[in-house]
Amino acid sequence: MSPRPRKDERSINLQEAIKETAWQYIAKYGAPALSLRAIARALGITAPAIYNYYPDRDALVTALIIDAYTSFGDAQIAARDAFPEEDIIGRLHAIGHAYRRWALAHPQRYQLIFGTPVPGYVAPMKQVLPSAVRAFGVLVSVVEAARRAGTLRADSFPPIKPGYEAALEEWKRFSGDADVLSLSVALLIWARVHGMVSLEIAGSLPPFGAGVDALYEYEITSIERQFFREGES
Amino acid sequence: MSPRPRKDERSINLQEAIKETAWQYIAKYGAPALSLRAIARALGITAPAIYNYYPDRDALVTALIIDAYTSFGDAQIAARDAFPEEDIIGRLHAIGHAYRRWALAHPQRYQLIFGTPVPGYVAPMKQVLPSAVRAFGVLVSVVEAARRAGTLRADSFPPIKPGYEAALEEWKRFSGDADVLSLSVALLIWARVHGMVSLEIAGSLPPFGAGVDALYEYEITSIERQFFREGES
DNA sequence: TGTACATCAGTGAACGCGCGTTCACTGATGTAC
DNA sequence: TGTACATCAGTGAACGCGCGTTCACTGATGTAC
Repeated sequence: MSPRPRKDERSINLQEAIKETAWQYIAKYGAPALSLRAIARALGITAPAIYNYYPDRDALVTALIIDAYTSFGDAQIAARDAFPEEDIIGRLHAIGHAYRRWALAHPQRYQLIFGTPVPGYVAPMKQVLPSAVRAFGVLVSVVEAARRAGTLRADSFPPIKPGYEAALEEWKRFSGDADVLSLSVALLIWARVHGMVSLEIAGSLPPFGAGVDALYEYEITSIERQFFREGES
Repeated sequence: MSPRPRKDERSINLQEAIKETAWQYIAKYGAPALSLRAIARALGITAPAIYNYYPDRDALVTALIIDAYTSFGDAQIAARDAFPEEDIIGRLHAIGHAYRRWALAHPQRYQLIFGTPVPGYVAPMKQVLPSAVRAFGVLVSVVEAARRAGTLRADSFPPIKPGYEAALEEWKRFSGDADVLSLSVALLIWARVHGMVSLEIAGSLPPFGAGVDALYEYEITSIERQFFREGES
């Protein structure tokens, strides 16, 4: 009847240790080269032992992806909630910079989520989607708040054609009660932020050094000016 | 003294056939999974035969990357030159849309250039850089033309700090005689375009369908409005 | 507190696989006289 | 035109490697009486 604390403790530690080692491996050799045997070797363990914690390689990858989305979502939520609800510009600014900061701090996680997919692996949507939607929903929620407050500048935004409004509705199901317009604007903002950060992570940028900070700040501010009117705060 | 036409013909054909098959393989299984044996199998050839054309696997990957950049550059140049030199907005619009069109038409090439790098492979800069610079130089040249014509809106652009202007100078060497400011603006434009297209290619966009066209057109127009004054054309 | 039993995390050997690369070879293609 | 020779693209066997996964096992940990 009484639990067996020691065993459980050990198990959990090893389960976490496997993921940690996997991250290190991904950082060094890239996600596609992730190997159970290599992880086991690094942990001083035999490869079959991993099967006590993950039924196969794909399950481990799935767990890693969910972890990455969760970590990403945590960062987004923390950034948003550091500013009061009414300060929409402040919140937007914060999550924009949090996006880059998180990506630079965890390039492996970023690569696993946004990079080229691991060959031969397809993410099981049902497991991954909730954590992904939670993360992306932060931006959507702020844009939607602006729309409700009447400070969203959408006059020049391309009209949502009937055909694709229907398609968006499906995506809406996962994003709470945000308006389709908010989703579209959020998507475009996300694309801009993602564009800079992905180039920076991939090392495709010329050696700007600290100059990238200035460019990024400029881009975030451009987004705010283009899409948001000044609020009361 | 006379040449041996038949042999050379065959050789060249096989050399090209290897690359073509490699592209198909990359399209199906992703660049990291590229395998000489698989290519040979698909061609009805034994693997060692490939060594008559490429000294090793990395050499083949390098050749593929250069081909991709060349194809990309061709598309950019053709788009730009379809409009007269004075019509800067027209040229910008054209290369912006050409970028997306090329990426959608050749997702494998796009992925190989901009996606997660092939694990264990490092591109030899000396071989790859010229074709890469040729491609990116198209956008730079148009922005630089605007700057010279005095129609580049750079008032609100972040000032180039001394430290990173020096770093940029190094990159400038490859980009002809464009101004540092033009390089910075071109980089930001590139990041925006790349942001949308890379999300679309990776399938990360919600099912917008044809709506993506409208969003993309909107984004291109936003860029033009933000950075360029009306010229004479 | 002490003994007999059950659990189950981790082991080590083995499987079948595909990979990049090497090597000595063969046999058709092309050349020289 | 005909023969002897050189070239060299492609072959087939072999190497050593690392991989994911299976399987029967062992031995320490924890449980029940």
